[in-house]
Amino acid sequence: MGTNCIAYDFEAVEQHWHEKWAKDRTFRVTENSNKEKYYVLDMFPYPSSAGLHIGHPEGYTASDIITRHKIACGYNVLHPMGWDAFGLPAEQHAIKTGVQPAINTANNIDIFRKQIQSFGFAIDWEREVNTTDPNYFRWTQWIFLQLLKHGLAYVDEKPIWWCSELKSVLANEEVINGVSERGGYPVERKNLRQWMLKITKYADKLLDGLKDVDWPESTKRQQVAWIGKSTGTQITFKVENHSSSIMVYTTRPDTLYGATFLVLAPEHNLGSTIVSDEQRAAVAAYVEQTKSKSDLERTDLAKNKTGVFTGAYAINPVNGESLPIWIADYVLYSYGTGAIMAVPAHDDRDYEFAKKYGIEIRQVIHGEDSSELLFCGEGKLVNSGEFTGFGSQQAKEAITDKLIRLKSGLRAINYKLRDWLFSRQRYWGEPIPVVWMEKPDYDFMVQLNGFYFKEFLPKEEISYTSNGLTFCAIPLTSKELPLVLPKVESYMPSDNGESPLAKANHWVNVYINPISGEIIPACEFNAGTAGMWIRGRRETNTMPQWAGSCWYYLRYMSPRHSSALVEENSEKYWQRPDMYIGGAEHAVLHLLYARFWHKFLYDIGAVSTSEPFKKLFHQGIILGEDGSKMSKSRGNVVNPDEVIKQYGADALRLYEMFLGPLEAMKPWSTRGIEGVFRFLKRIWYFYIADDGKVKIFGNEGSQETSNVLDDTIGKVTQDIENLRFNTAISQMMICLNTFIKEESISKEQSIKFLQLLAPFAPHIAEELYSRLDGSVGSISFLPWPKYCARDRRSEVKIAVQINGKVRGECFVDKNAEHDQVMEVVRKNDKISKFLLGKTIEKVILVPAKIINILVK
RNA sequence: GCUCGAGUGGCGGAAUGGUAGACGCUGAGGACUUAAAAUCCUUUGCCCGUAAGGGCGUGCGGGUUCGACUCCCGCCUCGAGCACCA
Repeated sequence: MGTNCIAYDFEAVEQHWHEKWAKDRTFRVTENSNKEKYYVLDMFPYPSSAGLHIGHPEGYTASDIITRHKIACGYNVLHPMGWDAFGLPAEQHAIKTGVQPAINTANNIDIFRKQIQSFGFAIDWEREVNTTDPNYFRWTQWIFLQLLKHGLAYVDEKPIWWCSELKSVLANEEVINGVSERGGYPVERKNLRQWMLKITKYADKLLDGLKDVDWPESTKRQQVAWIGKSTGTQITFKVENHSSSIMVYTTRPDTLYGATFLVLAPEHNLGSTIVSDEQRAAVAAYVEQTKSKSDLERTDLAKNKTGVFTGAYAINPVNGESLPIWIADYVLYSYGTGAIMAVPAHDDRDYEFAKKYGIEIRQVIHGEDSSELLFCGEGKLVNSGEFTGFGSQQAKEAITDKLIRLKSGLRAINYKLRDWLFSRQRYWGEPIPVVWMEKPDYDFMVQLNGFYFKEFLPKEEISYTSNGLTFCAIPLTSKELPLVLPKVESYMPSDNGESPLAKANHWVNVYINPISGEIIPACEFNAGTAGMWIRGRRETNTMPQWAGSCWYYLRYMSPRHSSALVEENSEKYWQRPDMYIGGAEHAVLHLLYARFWHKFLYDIGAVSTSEPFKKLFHQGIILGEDGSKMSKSRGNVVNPDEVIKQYGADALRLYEMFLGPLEAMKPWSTRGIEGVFRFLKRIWYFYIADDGKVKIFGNEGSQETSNVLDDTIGKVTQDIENLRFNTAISQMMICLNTFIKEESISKEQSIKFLQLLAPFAPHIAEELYSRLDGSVGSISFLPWPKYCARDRRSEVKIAVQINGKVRGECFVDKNAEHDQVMEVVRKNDKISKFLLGKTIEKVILVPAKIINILVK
């Protein structure tokens, strides 16, 4: 039963149903069902100290509508929620207050859970996951070790992005326009030893998989662009009077005869080797100068190119010409071979450079209309020896074939995608479960009979060298997982790229027993300890926040399972989310990383699907009432708690969906929510009489109500399936307005209307249904109303146009032909006056819609 | 610069080749009330007109069509993404 309230007391109603749903475990789901499954996933939130933002419930409400609709359609629906709880803010809070991140995080989660629960979502809360829970992250660590075992994790010391403000390294994906994605702080290149994941090995799979998913085109495009696959030719140029040669990569081998110089990136190691004595000083100065430039400066100054001549020349393999070799920072060291052949007539960057430094510009391609000096398109070859007259496409192949015959070239594929920088100098993240050993110890151990740490041992050792000593990585085994974080005194990272964990001596320095697998802190070790013990040092970097979110959707399938990341039968049943709703800001970060991990898990047989997210939808952003982004400093932030207090969760849910298309950016309006609140009140007083008793509805409604209800069933069903909730709500408003005007609906109709409303505003729907029906069941489980597309009206209204202008409307039989309609039109004085004295030339009739009469 | 997406009343938006502005908000007028709130009714794209009525109208300019917010061509503006990737 529902409440006894007389007026629309949303607070009482909503609280009542929250308690009842929780008590009855209404939305609990199990795998033991013979129903078809449907899995709806929200991007789980980071539980920040600021509490829930008004934008969160937009996506969550959308997924809840889908969930409740699918339940009513007879599916067994999984709709879980959890917490992406590792991350910087908790750590910064800890640095400021000294409160452990774990405690702060737990508090924030409690607040978030309570706030999310106040919306009455049909979530199975018994499946909640938390990425910082050791029973969760033991599997994050397990996946990492699998990657390591399969040669997809390695350490490397290369220039990487360092943010001195965040005191951490960042992945390529986390650097946007030369500043950090989080906070917008400047970043610089720094050489640091880091863990990398070979996502590049999955580049082609990540590209191909996009063909099989139902995702927004823009998101797919972003991923394609980020992977940046290009096919071309690698060409070797011999350096004149020198033993070295230079390799360049080009997608335009057809322009080879137009190459008038080569350019090396300043970091290219050949620059200092081939330089002539006269140019040595100038080159050294230039290289030094570019080093001091930040990457932002290097790209910002794109318009004004700089460079220096090396004094050396290379030989064009196809025609033997001498080409001057330059060094310029418009060539990127990290892409291709770090060197290019410059064809100024057919590349705008080379063109700018050549013009500035007075280098020859030679045309070898003619376009349709190529009077211009610079032409970057494809066309017909000129001045290209035996290839003159070829088309670009044909020439690309032929010239590459010739280079291959000359042993000066090969076909090559390049990607913009770089390997994923996976370590962070942070405390609040998953510890990387690896112990470092000196190489002699490592070599000795791994060949021992009964060596314990074999489970994830990679085929090729992972090592690095520091101060003349080489260290190798020993992966922990499943038994040592989870490797939990030690308590530390300071969470402050250091300026030199060392994690706060490095200072936890008791945790970092260990002795391991290679046979028994025992690991003891070095401080507890003494010479008398029996057995074979080898000194090691734990890895002190932690994983990035993306790690935990790469596989959480799998954990929901069997959240308490203890012997695998996901229980086999649960995974076979739920497979993967059918619908994934979340913000577009994760288009390349989370969504690319998660796809990579999922494909890897598929390859090792841990999951049975090759793509994690079948269908993806991005909800838009809710702006402040002033039309700008909500922010504390602008003072335009809307607090969901306050809105719920004033209007209730049903009103807030309904309003966020009514605002506009789900994917659109749209401003909040306080007036607007009054409108949907009024709608809810009108519903209440349509069902509940002044004395608080539910009204008695008869057995039959009028023709009009039955028509409008049927229209509404059709429209709402279709709109939910297409995620067009705003127009679904409009139609329900039209339906209610008709009900109120007609005053006669049947009990059956009164229940069907509530069923349509229930996914959007579940509390009021459940309350009114329980009063109407008196049964104990939830409205959520009634079968979804069926739409009867019957032709109910024999007479229809059609518009009458004369020469394309609407001149009136008339009622005709829905099957009326030209003559019948014309007869009606002639009888209508208002319309027929336009026909007086005119000759009818042509009549176009669109049955049941419009008639257009052309006259002269 | 390149690649997408979008431009409709005072506002959020609806209509994807067939009566533009559904639905909601706002504004105006009215009913109820001692009064206010709440609620209900009428009205609300712009211009001319007391009215009947007429004209204009979906960023701008062309085109296709009996008919265009919708399709095609060329511009303008805004938003998003990428940005020396050879």
